[in-house]
Amino acid sequence: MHTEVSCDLCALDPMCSILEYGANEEKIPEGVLLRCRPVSRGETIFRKDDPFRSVFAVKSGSFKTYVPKPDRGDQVVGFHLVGELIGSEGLSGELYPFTARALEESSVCELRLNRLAESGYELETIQKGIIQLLSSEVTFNHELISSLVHQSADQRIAGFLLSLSQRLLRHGMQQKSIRLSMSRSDIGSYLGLASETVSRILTKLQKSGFIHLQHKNLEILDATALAQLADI
Amino acid sequence: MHTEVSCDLCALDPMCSILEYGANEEKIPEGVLLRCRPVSRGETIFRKDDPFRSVFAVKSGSFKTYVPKPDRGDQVVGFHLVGELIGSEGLSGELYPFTARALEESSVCELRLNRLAESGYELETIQKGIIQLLSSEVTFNHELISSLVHQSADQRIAGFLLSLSQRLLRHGMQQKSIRLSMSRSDIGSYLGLASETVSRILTKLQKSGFIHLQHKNLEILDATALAQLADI
DNA sequence: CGTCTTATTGAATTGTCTCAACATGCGTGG
DNA sequence: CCACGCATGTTGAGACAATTCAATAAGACG
Repeated sequence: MHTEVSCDLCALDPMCSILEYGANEEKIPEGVLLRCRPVSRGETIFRKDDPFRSVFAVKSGSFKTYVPKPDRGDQVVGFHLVGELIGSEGLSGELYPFTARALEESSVCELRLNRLAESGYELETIQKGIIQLLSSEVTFNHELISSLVHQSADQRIAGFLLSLSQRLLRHGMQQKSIRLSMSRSDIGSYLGLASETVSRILTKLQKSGFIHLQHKNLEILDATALAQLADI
Repeated sequence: MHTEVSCDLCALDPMCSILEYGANEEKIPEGVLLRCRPVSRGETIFRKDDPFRSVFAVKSGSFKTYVPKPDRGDQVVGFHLVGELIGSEGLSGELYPFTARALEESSVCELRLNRLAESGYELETIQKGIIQLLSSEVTFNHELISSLVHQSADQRIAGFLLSLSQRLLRHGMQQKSIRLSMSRSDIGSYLGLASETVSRILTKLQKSGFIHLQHKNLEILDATALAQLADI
């Protein structure tokens, strides 16, 4: 098992704080917050069109979310690292709009939002938390859109690697070597590139001395150079 | 001045309904909902990094939202048609993340959310409306991301035209001929294409008999063919 | 240890961009 | 109201980036 994110650095923390989890554990109704369920590699925590129940926080490991496409390969819509949320998009509708699958041995906390509503908690407080979650989702997607569409393959990969590193850092996972748990095809699908292109560019970045890559272990050697690549 | 959207088909309607606007007009605090301000072509209703105050609904005409880029051309991030909202992305932060500019003679309703908070209205009810707005924003962006990145230029244009038509239809603007109020460059910037490519593909679609285009007047002749193009 | 999946690398093809010339429409001022 | 000038749109040719197809290499997993 990999390192867990500490609670105060987890994206679910605002909600947990609202629930005063920890301080007054007895106040939380039974079965609203489920802590640290292990999920094995390849397992799904929900599938597309399952009825929406919970928002999950990645406690350790990582996940991909994707829309299954029977004919062409699945379409990856996001990666979820340690400390990040999965499923907040389901808030908008009745159903999960995609499938979430563990990329490695992982563990999650589960917040059962449907139970929360009937739990006697102040609706106003809960809503404030939800607005918070949705807001950051909107912001993130917005940046993604305006960047992805206009960037070359090099820029997308550089930006992707930086974003991984920054997101891990934000949640306290500061490590020289990042584990690239997703496949080249997954990255390609997410960034709108062929998996061969991903491969080619990764080796190119390595030859340029910006990164060091061995198997699935990534080390960012020159973040400045990557940033320069991604921005222009 | 063009046709106005009727209130019950406007995206702001959920909020207006919550405020019981119309029924009990006197209940709404002064200056919270401003109705139908005219906006002339080229005018902005807010600019990037202005402090967030209001969400706007397009009552007539159309707008583009964009991030000004001094060096390269501005980056268009959205078009807002009759009946749609502008500025809900500002909810997530303190500032508007982009500029909103009228593409033609238009008019807007303005909902001053900051005043609303101090207005004595039940916070719970207001929050419910906000969650509604944010949710649909998230859903829309999500579909946009997963489609745009993987599509060819033809597909993007076809999808774009269909989306315009569907969005106008949704808000009661059913007309055989759609007014393409934005420039080819704007479309290109939004879809991540060169303006020349947009032009070329539009004439191609016309030669194929899928659309009829003259100046800025668009008529969709074969929506089925367009949809088939966009999906594959 | 062998098989099956995943990754890398090469060569040819396709699509989109860039640069450039030309056409058209629009708004302005005479 | 017309004519002019500038912005916007169209079209063509060459360059380049990314894809596809294909063959090989390397890991992962049972």
